[in-house]
Amino acid sequence: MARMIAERSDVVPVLAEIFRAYGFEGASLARITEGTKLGKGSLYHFFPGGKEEMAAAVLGEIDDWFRAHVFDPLRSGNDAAKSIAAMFDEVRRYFLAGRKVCLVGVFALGCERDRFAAQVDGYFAAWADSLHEALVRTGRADAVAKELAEEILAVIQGALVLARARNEPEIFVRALDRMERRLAL
Amino acid sequence: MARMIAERSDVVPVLAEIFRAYGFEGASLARITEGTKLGKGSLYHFFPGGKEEMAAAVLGEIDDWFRAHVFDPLRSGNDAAKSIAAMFDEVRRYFLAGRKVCLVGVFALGCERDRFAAQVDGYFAAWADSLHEALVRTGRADAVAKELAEEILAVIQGALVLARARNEPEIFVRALDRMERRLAL
DNA sequence: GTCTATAAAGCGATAGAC
DNA sequence: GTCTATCGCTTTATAGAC
Repeated sequence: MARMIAERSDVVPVLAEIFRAYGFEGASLARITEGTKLGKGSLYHFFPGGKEEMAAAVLGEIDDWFRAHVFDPLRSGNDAAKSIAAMFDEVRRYFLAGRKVCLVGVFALGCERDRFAAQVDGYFAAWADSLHEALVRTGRADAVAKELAEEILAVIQGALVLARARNEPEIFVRALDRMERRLAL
Repeated sequence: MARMIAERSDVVPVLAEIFRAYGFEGASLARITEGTKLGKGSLYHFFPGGKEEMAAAVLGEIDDWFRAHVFDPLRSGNDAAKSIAAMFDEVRRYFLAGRKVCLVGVFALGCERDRFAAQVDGYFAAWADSLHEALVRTGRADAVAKELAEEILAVIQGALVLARARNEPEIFVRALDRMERRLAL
């Protein structure tokens, strides 16, 4: 069998799943080499900074994805209500309807928070701000929109926690549906 | 200085803070001996099962605390609305107004979930059920009360995630206040 | 009940051949 | 770019003296 030549960009999504499943501390190099099917040599070739650089790359890719699929559309869509509905759809799909957990949330709760403070804070800040903007464009007062954006993010994160804790992904779907219905009023 | 003689019950709260701060994997025995000021000999005397038994003991104590201060009052109080208001007060205080994170939530998101599945699920199940009961006693329909209980738990957990992620405990306080106001309507 | 010493395994990271 | 071998350190856990 021909030898596989990997690219850094191929590896990052695999790393994401491993960090998501085991957390930063739990994602040992043994698990990473197993999951990526890459030797330590290759891994350190792509990520000279080791595990920390791997995690940073994953956070960066998550940020890119959300920027492209969630944050930017929220800001630039000309129909704000439609952009918000689209956000809920993207989020539902991204988290596999509650079967996938939020890596940024995992890092936020653990002691990884301190190490990746800027990226963790930046992710939620960008989300809150872009959602806030969109809510204002639906005609809501600035203060109301700000609180609402905060609440929507909290419900999403909390529902992911509950869905995983109770092993019942439907909790996440129900929470999103409820929130969309509340916004429609 | 006289030698300190510890009791298992004195150690558990200290362990709780360490697990909360570092997660299960991150809570090394080195950190635990440092935090508890107990040698490994003493620790393994109290917890022959090692770290796993320590974490189980912490989860057990958290469950006991919530049962006594939150779940039971929710079920037995004769003024349901008052019991729910009391729950919000206890929760606000317990999580130090957003400066303290939920250990069960931390375990739920990490790979610790699988190891402690029963205790993690039991904690949220007991909370959801007792809150559901109390909401029914305020006159709400069963289905409405169930969804509302789920939403309240999600907001609490999500707000804790956001508060820690953004390093802004006020997010948690605002979320609780908002939810209480919504319930009052 | 507490301690120190120690075992055995796993960890992240590096070196160097190919 | 990939691999294997290896270093040095930390990990959990145990043994045995006090």
